[in-house]
Amino acid sequence: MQLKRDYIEEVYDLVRLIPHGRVTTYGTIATFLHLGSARMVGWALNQCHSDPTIPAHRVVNRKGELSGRNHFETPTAMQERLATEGVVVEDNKIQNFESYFWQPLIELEKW
DNA sequence: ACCGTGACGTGTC
DNA sequence: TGACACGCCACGG
Repeated sequence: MQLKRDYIEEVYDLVRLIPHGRVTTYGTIATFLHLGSARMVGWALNQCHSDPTIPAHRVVNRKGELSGRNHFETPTAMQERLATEGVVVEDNKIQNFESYFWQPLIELEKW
């Protein structure tokens, strides 16, 4: 169990592990890190202020919607980055979301 | 200490 | 399906 004050860095480190062209959700990250609330993931990412080492555009809500797009440099930056990686976004929602979805070995975590 | 505010998610109707 | 309430929890005022 990690110390709570370090959870922001844990979120950042995990987000950095998301492969190019893949995406995951706030809830998935919260569950994996035992944060207890997906809101904390969103809050943590809000603190990174477009840190170029954190691929925050690969984190979306459970429905595959770009709920964080307004927190990027421009409202379209998130979609543009995803498009660059081959992820198709339409009307602020990832198309064929399941095929891009990635999760950090959550089955092993149940051991 | 209390309260409002979220880049959220689940349950219910 | 979609809207809504509610639980969640850190933070700022």
